[in-house]
Amino acid sequence: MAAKMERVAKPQMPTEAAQAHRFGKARTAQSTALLEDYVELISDLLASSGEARPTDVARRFGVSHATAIKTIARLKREGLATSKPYRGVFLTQDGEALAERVRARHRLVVDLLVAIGVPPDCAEADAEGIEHHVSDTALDAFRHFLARR
Amino acid sequence: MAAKMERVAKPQMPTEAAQAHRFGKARTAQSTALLEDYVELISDLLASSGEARPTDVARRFGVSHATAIKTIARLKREGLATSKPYRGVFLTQDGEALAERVRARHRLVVDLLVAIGVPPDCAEADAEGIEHHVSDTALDAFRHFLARR
DNA sequence: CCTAATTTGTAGCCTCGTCTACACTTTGCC
DNA sequence: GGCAAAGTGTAGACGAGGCTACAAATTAGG
Repeated sequence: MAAKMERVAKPQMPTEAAQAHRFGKARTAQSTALLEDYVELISDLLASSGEARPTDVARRFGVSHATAIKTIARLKREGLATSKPYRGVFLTQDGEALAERVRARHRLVVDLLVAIGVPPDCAEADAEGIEHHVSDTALDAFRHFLARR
Repeated sequence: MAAKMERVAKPQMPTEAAQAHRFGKARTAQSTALLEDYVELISDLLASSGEARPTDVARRFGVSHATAIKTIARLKREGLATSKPYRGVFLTQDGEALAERVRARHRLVVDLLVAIGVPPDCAEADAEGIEHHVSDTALDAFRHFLARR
């Protein structure tokens, strides 16, 4: 009934296809977000203490160690990490590269938020969720903006 | 073994508790993000065409109608929407209020991104993912920043 | 060096968000 | 008025990400 009467009002609504595509992107980003966080944390632990144990990872994320171990298994499946039983976790080259990218992006997002006027604590907390959804194009804009002040 | 040698390097790493809390927040936000998106879209459809059918919602999100219907069921469970079989979906007062809040936040985020220098298309797309992770505090900062130019 | 605490791993269960496949209304049209 | 198309709903499967509980390995301390 309403299917036939198109473009009758609210022309500012995006097209079906465009909107579906946007949401699809956001959904995908969400699925890789956790992996990115894990890789970044493992890299940090490795750098600061020389080892990354599942229990430490679990505590940092505030999840049970079982959950951490399962996610680490997924990291291994995706070729981002390696580990041998009872011997801690390490990152592959891909994993390290991803960690570095994620870390840089995180810093950029925090810096931008702070430059905008968001309190540092809040910037750090919000960045944790935001960073996974910022495209490279937007990141470039952030860089430009920060350079221009 | 490493548990005892704390604070030995990288003092810039946040404390365990603080980090766990941040990640927990991000996880929770993720779980409400979908509901927020649905409520906003339903509100838009209602406003622009007078009705919101599960199929339309599904097409907009780029998911199957079964998925849309299940999520709408969750909306009902949470007291945000109502519907009778074969009769479309409507929002409760709570649902409408949420939609309005979400809509305002979305606009703010897009406006800010554009002000930073992100291309409008990209701003719109990225906002879809970002908006769910921006705290009220940050939102205030965004408002201030936009007013100050 | 042996025992106790810690860490690691496994198994099983739950919810959410996604899908496909099938069944049933409602609507539109001749 | 009846049939085909479109929309709606239900069932069952799957993977991700979470949990608890139990079992096995490692590490630490006396």
